[in-house]
Amino acid sequence: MESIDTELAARIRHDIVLGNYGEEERISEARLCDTHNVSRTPVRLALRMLEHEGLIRRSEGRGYFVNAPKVNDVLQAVQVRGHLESLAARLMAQSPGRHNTLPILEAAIDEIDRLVSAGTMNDVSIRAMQKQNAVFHKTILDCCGNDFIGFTCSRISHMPMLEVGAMVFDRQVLSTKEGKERSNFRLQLGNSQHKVIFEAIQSGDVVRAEGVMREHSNTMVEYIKVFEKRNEELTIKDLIGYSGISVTRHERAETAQETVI
Amino acid sequence: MESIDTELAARIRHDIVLGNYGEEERISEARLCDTHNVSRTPVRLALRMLEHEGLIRRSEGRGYFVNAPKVNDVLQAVQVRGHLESLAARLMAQSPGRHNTLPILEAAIDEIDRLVSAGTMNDVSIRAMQKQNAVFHKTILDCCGNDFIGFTCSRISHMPMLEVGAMVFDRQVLSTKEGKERSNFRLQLGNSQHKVIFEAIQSGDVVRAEGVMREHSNTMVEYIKVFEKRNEELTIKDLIGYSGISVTRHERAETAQETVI
DNA sequence: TCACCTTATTTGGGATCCCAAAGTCAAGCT
DNA sequence: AGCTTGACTTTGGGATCCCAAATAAGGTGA
Repeated sequence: MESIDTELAARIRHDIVLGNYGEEERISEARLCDTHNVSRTPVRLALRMLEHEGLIRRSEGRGYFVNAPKVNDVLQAVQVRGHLESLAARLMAQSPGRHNTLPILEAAIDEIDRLVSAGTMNDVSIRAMQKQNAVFHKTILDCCGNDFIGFTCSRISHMPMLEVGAMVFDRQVLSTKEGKERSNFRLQLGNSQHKVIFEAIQSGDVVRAEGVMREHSNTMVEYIKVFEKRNEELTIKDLIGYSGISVTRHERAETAQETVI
Repeated sequence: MESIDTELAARIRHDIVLGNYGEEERISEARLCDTHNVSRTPVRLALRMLEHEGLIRRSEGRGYFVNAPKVNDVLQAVQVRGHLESLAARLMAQSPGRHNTLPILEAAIDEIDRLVSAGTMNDVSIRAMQKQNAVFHKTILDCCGNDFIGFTCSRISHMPMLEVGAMVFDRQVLSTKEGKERSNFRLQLGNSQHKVIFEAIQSGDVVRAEGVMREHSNTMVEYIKVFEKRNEELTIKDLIGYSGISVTRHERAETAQETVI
């Protein structure tokens, strides 16, 4: 378990993203102290953290104000993350030592293929796919030769759907049979992009690796935009972000909690 | 003036980057307290900030350790920043409202041209050029339509040479007449890239805008690599980062301090 | 009645205190 | 002599206290 302030920051962040605080609401240290039963020290550390992330802003002399992110912010962030991933793909495609890690990518692709073919779009299988998806994307970030890319990505993933390898679903879409089929198709399409990326990296086709990865990331942007078009007042709350880190090299037990947001 | 912890963080950061702490050195709260004559509260806030930036790491239960950045880290960061800027250039090139801000870019280009033509490579003129350079780059970030790009860039500029629009020089190169001429030529070349970027954005040539901006950023990478080749054990200390923010829309007085690092 | 000044209260920043955990050193036992 | 175990010390996390600044409210004078 992390220290109190980290966990506290996560809770407040969760509340802000979920919209429990209302736009522009004032947020006071004292309030947080007694709602979460902690002292002011960890509260201040947590608030500093959130300020750094842009989720709250500290007014010159007087208190903190919520800066609730909108769907558009998520879109922008996903675009940035995708662009960084495309750089990673390009660098990995021109890295001489890439062949050692290619099997990891291949295994992830195969596993997703297997899960998609099964067609059981339940929570367990989706989480399994998400895990493999995260493996695929994280591996590219880790093995591209520029550690700063992964570092930057980790700094900007304040929300579950911004984590590398996260998958986003509409909250309602998974409840209907037709929606499940559509989602399944989407995943199938995504994995075929994975295959192209894999081949481009393997053969050292830097341009293609970068381009397809960009397109791959753009898919999520387009997907969310479709929601936006269908539902005028879409909020972040309406999206389900399947995230959950895993496969750290410390081999810690899978902390893939459900981050429904 | 910012609050104490921010300023304290800047000082510690400065020390770390300058190499005053030695690789892997332990760093204690108490020590910092009496060397900087402050209490532990701001020290802890500052250390948290630096930990977040990756300049120190917090060992599980025991103290902080310095994570001094190497030249290679700077190279990686510059590459990331450049890649983000290339995205911004592309987005701006396809933004319909870009024509309103084009004059700003043009003015910056002209001013740099004027300064380069004068050929006086003294501290004042270099700083003036740096300022216009920052204007150019910041304008693109601000007007590309994706605010998250600029946000991300601001989050990763822990060091002076990582700030948007910063210019880097070798510490010795500016001391000789021949070095000054070479630097002047480099700036001239850079500004001609500015012109190409400007024209690409103006005409809506998204591919060219992105490509040239990437190349433009890559110039700094190559420049530093030349140093590295010439001087085997190059440290960050050997680089001069001309930075200094300005032109915020709050129109605060130019805080362009010399950040020789 | 309105404006301005004064006072009281809210709020955040900084300092100090306390405590638990981990590292260190030394002494005693095998 | 080497290993183990105990106490001591160092260090960081959390809680509480104090203070300055700013806002808000109330009262007084024009």
